[in-house]
Amino acid sequence: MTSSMHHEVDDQMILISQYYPGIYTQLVPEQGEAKPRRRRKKNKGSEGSSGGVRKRKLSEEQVNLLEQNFGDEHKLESERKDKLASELGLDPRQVAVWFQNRRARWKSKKLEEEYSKLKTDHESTVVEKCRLETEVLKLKEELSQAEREIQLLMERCDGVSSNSPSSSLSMDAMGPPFLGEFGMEGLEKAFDLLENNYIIHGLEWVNLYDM
DNA sequence: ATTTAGACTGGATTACATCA
DNA sequence: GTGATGTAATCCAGTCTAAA
Repeated sequence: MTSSMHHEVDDQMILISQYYPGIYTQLVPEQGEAKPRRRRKKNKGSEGSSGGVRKRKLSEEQVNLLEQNFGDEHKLESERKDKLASELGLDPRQVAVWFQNRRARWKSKKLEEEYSKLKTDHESTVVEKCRLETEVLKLKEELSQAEREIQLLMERCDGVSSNSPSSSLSMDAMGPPFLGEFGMEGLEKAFDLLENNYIIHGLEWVNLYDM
């Protein structure tokens, strides 16, 4: 008897109020942390709660106070439970049950909220994906157009160079066509145009060609 | 008939008590 | 002092059910 009373004092010193900060999960003691000890009490003689008359509905006042307490802290430790119970004129067991149910319902509400938020996020991501796909199509079209223009310029260059003395040189010997002696300005312009498009849209060459 | 909220059950975990 | 075991308190998920 006396020893349990001593323990109660000890327990008060190690009691923590923030046992479960968020959604309740089965207790996982964190490493390196002083292990919070759960308050323990000896069986009190006057149990008799289950045998008594079942009060069904709690009064508005009772619920208000319970809600207020729940808002402060979702966890209900022994002292608070007993204090609340006597303030409300309820059995501590009822208070414990109320908190348990309240936590469960709070959790499911939270999950529902999270779900609908994720759903909304997902939907807007899908919309954004569509938008980006459309943009890619548009850019691809612009790319083909630019390539056609390049081709045209190169053909023109070809025509001009065939009249020049160096026309006997093969294309292979000249390396890549756009490095030929003619049309650099025009080609550069065309490539600038293309490149600017990519820079503007923040995309990579490889990606576009691969798509 | 449906929803809400109080109560219960069962399994798990933890802290503490007791005993060999 | 220490490990094994028992017990009480508490948690959660799931369920039941009276009352609105």
